[in-house]
Formats: sequence, C-alpha cells, structure tokens
Amino acid sequence: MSGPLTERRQTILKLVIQEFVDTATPVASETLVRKYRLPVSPATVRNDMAALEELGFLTHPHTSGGRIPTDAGYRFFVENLMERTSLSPAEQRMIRHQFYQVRGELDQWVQLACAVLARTAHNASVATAPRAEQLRFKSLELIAIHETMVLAVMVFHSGIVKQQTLPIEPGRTPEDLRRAAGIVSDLLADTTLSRAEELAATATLNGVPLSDFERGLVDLVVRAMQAFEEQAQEQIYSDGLLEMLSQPEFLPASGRDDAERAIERMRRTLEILKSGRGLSPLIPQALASGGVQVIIGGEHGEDAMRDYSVILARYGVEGAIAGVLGVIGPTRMAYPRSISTVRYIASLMSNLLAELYNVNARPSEVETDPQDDQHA
Amino acid sequence: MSGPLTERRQTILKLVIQEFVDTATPVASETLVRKYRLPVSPATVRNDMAALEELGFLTHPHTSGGRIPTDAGYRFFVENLMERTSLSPAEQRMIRHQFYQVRGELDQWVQLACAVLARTAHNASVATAPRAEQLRFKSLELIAIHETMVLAVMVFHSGIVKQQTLPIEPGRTPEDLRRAAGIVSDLLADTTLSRAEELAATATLNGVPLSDFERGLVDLVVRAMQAFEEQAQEQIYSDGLLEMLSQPEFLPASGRDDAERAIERMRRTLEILKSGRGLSPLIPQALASGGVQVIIGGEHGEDAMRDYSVILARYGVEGAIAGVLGVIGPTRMAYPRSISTVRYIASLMSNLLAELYNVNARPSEVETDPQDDQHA
DNA sequence: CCTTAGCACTCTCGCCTCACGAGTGCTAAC
DNA sequence: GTTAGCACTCGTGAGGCGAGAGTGCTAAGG
Repeated sequence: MSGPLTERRQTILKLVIQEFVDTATPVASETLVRKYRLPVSPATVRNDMAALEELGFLTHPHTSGGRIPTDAGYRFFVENLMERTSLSPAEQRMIRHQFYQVRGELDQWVQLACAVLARTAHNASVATAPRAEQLRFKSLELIAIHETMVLAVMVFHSGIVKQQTLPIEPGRTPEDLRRAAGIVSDLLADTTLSRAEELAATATLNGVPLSDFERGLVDLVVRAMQAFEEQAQEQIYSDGLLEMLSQPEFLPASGRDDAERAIERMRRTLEILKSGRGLSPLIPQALASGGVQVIIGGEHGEDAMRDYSVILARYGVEGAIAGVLGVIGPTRMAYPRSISTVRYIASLMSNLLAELYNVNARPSEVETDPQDDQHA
Repeated sequence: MSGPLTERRQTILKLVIQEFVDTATPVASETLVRKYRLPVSPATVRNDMAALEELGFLTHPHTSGGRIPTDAGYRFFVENLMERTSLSPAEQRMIRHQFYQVRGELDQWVQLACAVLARTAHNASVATAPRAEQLRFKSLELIAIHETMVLAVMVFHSGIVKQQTLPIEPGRTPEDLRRAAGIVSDLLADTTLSRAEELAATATLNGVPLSDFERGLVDLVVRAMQAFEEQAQEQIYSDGLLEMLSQPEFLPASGRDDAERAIERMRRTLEILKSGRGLSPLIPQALASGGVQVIIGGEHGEDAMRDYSVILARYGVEGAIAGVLGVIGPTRMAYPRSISTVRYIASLMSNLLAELYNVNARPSEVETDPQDDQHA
C-alpha cells in the first residue's frame, strides 16, 4: 500500500525537511507547492506525503496542521538527500584566525572550539579535552613560589601538563629542587602508570635509595597519574546554551501546556549539558570511529535525548592523542551546516595538534575531507 | 498618615519576608496569624501591612492576593531584622573537606568555590579568579615537549602561572633551554610590566646583548604580561544555573502570560551569567570594600538585574592577591543563609591563599567574622 | 487611640463554550 | 497517475462565568 519511494517523493521529503528546519512549524502541502513552485498540485503532494508517512519518514502531530519529519526521515535525509557542503572560505578564514590568536595556549583550544562551534552552528556545542591514549610521564619541574611552597609541573608525553602546589620545608635551594626534580624525572621517565607504581614501591634509582623528599615527589606523580586514569568519563565542556535556547523549540508556541513543556525541555537540556548524562556514552563511540557521527533523536536509546540530535567528530593525532567535539541541538537542525562545521573544526584542531607534535604537519589551510563519514 | 515603624510592624515585615521566601507566593494576613500564632487579629495585621506598604517596604501585585516585599523591604530586613547566622559546623566541615581534596590544585579552587556556593545557597554562584594587585614576574622555565616544541611556564609573584607552547628550531639541548630560561629569568626577575617593557627594549643583561632566542623569550613574557593587564574585565566563572532555575520564579505559576515571562526571565538570566553584563560593574566595587556586599534588585541601576539580588565578598590576601565570589538569585532569596555561605567560603579561600603565601597562616578551622559587612 | 468583627468589593484562576481557520483525507472526474 | 472539490478534524484564541482568596473600609468595642 505504501508504494515506492519515487524520485518526487524524495524531493518532497527533502523539501519538507528544509522547510521545517527553516520555519519550525509543520509544513502543509500547499505551502510546499507555492514556495518551491512544484509542477504538481497540492493534492498530489498530499498523496506523496501520505506515502512518506506510511514509510515512516513523516508524521503529523494532529490530523490537521501539516507534516513534520520523523527521526527516520532525518536519517534518510542525512544519508541520501543532503548535499555535502563546506563552510564558506570566508567563514573558514574567520575561524582559523580565531585559533591563530590563541596559538600556543593549548588549554584554550577546547574552549575556543566550543565557542566557535556554537556560534557557527547556532546550537550548543560540546567537546572533551584531548586525552592521551596512554599516559606516559615525561618530566617534572619544580618552581619555587616562596620558601615553603613549590609549584610542581608535571609534563607527560602528548604534551598534557598538570600543575600542583606543594608545601616543602624551608631551606631548600633552587639547586636542591632542580636535583630532586631531575632524579625523579630520570626515575620515572617514559613510564606508564603501572610501571611508575612499581618504581615507586622500590624507591631506588640505580640502586641508590631515594630521599624522603624525592619519594614524596614520586608519590605525587603517581597520584596524579592515577587520578588521570581513574577519571573514567571525560569531562565535557560545552558552550552555546543560549544559542540553542533561542531556537523556537524553546519558545512557548501557544497555550499554557506548551509553555510548561518548553520550560521543562529547557531544564532537561541544561541537565544534559551539565551532567553529560546521555552524552557520555556517545564519546567512546565517537573516539573509536573516524569521520563524523550523526545521532538523531532517540536512535541510541537514551530517552533523555529523544528530542535532540548530536553530531560528533573525533579530533586529534592518530596513535597519540584524541578528543571529541560536536554539536547538540533539537532534531530539527540544519544538518548540512552543522556537519560541515563539526568536520571543519575537528580537522582544524587535528592539524593544530599535529603541528604541535610535529607529525604529519600539513598546513591547516585546506579542509581535509574524510572519504566517508560514519553514521550511527 | 503612614505611621511609625513600630516593633510589631517590624516583626510583621520580617515574617512576611520569611514566609514569602519560603513559599514564593504573596502572603496573606490570615496566613501570618495562623502560622506564627500572632496575638492579634488578621485585621490588625492588615492595618500594619498597609502602613508598611505606605512606608515602601511591601507591595501587592493585585488588589487581592497578599503582600510581597519590595527591594526596600528586603534592604531593611537585611540591615536591621535579619539575625546573623553561620553555617552549621557539619556544613562547614563538609565544605572544608571538599577543598582539602583539591589542595594544591590551585586552578580548581575557583571552580570548586562556585560549585559549593551554588549547592549550599541553592542559587547560582559567580567568582573571579584571584588576581594579583600588580603582576610581577618571577621566573621562566622551558620544558621540551619534543625537538621543535617547548612549553614555556611563566611564574609570577602571587603564584599565578601561565603556560604557553612555543615552536623552536631543532637542535637545542635541555642545557641550552635551561640557560636561556635562566638568563631571561635573571633579566626580568621581580619586574612589573612597564619595567619589563623597558628591559625588553634594551635587550641586554649586564651589558651582554641577548641572543635572538632569548629576545624571543623576553617578548613572550612581555606579551603575556600585557595580555594579562589588558584583560580589563575579569572573566566571571559561574555555576549552579540549574540550582537557580529550579526556583519557583522560573516556573510558570499559571496562565500563558506568566509562562512566557518565565522563559524570558530564564533567557535573561543565562545572558547575565554568560556575559557578565550587569555583573561586571559590581566586581571592582566588591574588590575595593571588605565585608559582604548585598545588592538587592534594581538598587544599582542596572535594569537587567532588577529581579535579582547579588551577594558578593572579596577573598584573597591583603596587598597580594584578591578575587570576588558570590551568589546571585531572585530577590526572593534566603539572605541569611546566602550571606553566611558567601562569608564562610570567602574566608576559607582567603585562609587557603594565605597558607599558600605563607603569610598570616592561621588555621582555616574557624570562620573569621569581619566586624561589619558593607551594604550597597 | 488601638484593636477587632463584619462585609462588600476586586481580581485572579480555572473551566467551559464557541467560532474560526488551517490542512488533511477521501472521492470522483480527468 | 493527477487533480478539483468537499466534508471532516482539531488546535487556537476569545469570551464568559463561578468560585475563592484577600483586601479595604466601616463601625463597634476595649
């Protein structure tokens, strides 16, 4: 009964989605014909819409009132109907420029990526800090703040830096500190957590037992590595909440009922972003696969996310360090634009990191274009 | 006509505020009598309420429907009626414990303070990172990440640390780096920005001109100090948005009209917190004065903040470093609790910083109790 | 002069009804 | 397969109504 998915029906599906993304109101057959000058009558469009509904791509909330896409409809759109676009050169330039301005300040990259993503995709954005696949210690520096307080800077392969203040007994000279730091650095150089724990237990370097101070430093490093390792679920940064909340989904269209729901949605959204609930499960998945992942609505089963789509991409340097960034917003989302934004910023960040590690440092002028994106 | 502000009227004002803070609904004369077993009749209370209204401390939104406090009413309450409380020892202990767990990790203190403030005061919280009154350079360390990339760690008096990656030409040994960093540290040690700029211009140490590499490093430091100095308005961290948004102010009490306003309020609030608009002007003020500042509603003229109260306190070490932290929420706020929370956390942070700087390091066991709080 | 009971008045809230209009689904003709 | 015509559905908004809450006022009482 449903009939085949003819060329025209695909066009109609595409137009319904475009129109709905634009206007946020259910789209009627006549509107479509008028606005896009279709060479058929509204009645024909209605028939096709009914077919698309039976195929599961459209639905209508009320008997009257136009059609809206289902999750499956968006899915089909993303995979088959959407043309692959790139950000305009002007936008790419603007974004690169912003990153250029904080070059060197590694710790600001993630924040900046979030801010730019949000502004460009007009939705909320999320990102995790880049994380080394395996943490390997590199060196320790001690910097005196005053006589009884030093700042311990631990550097790990992959460039992750952790700083911590540490009280010491007074009377140590800078030379003392340097020697102690050198000893610890030598002892633990290039070790992973488990090896570091072993070495901490023996507490000798070349047969010479460590001093109490040095052992304290070793413990400090080991604890820092443990903390890092334990912190199983990555902290998720986010930005652009306001950007997302100015989407019409969060306006009370009409009726008190709707208003209440809008507020509830707002609160839920905040919770998702703050806690990462419903979001964290997606991270490992995105880390594992290359390309851009698109998760539409309730596809991954998390009920809290039923009304949201997430577009995620991995960024980083193969085999060294990786993180995830993406966009989150209502399922009614400008997928082409969001996807290209995510793809562009992920590749930009990857190039920046590659430059930092001096591997494969192609100029970040061109957007790399992975052959095929992964879809959930 | 308005009559004097008798003892009883003050009591009634206090009870109205208490009740309104609890229930978030306008309070009626009869409720008051019943709930607090007043030895007078509702009619008497009504008369007093009318007097309080003429005095500008109360108002009522509709002819029917009970009274609510005005900004002036809250102000009088805060200054004259409210009893000064402290957090319970149990709560104090819990808070101290949380700070204890991140001791040493200076960069997390502000975040933690925000989180704790929000949870304890059930409202949103804001804080600025501690900022040195005058930035003075201390030392520079260079840590090789790999052959062509170093991490420059700049330490300033006051313990502020800034890190930045820096590309270098390959072939430099760790010893090279150490020497260069040492030279720059010696040259710029203890300098303020203006002096550092002068020294950068001459580019000699003890008459010996600097190498190109060393000059690059000096420039790096100067730029970092400039950036710090220029960044006129402090970045404001915040937390507890959700905490605040679950206040009944942000629920649609009834009617579609109200719902729309609730959503608008929500959006505005977000904007205030994200951008700091309406908040930033308060920061310098709070930095300048000791004690706890309470700004109620539209008192400071900023229209965007008309419905909010802010409670701010300065924290830090006199003459060395200072920041601001506080609570923001609807004017209908549990002032005693919020104020004591802010006061406690500010003094805790101050003690922790004092310990770090080894000045005046009293144990942070007792809440310091400043003699008098400043009110706007 | 302060307090209190009584009472009329006001205003919100929730509920219902009703008419309107948008958009569909169906049927029959092309 | 397409189209015109038409009945039908249902959300939306306006208007009305009754109930209830709480006040302001007035007059009586301590």
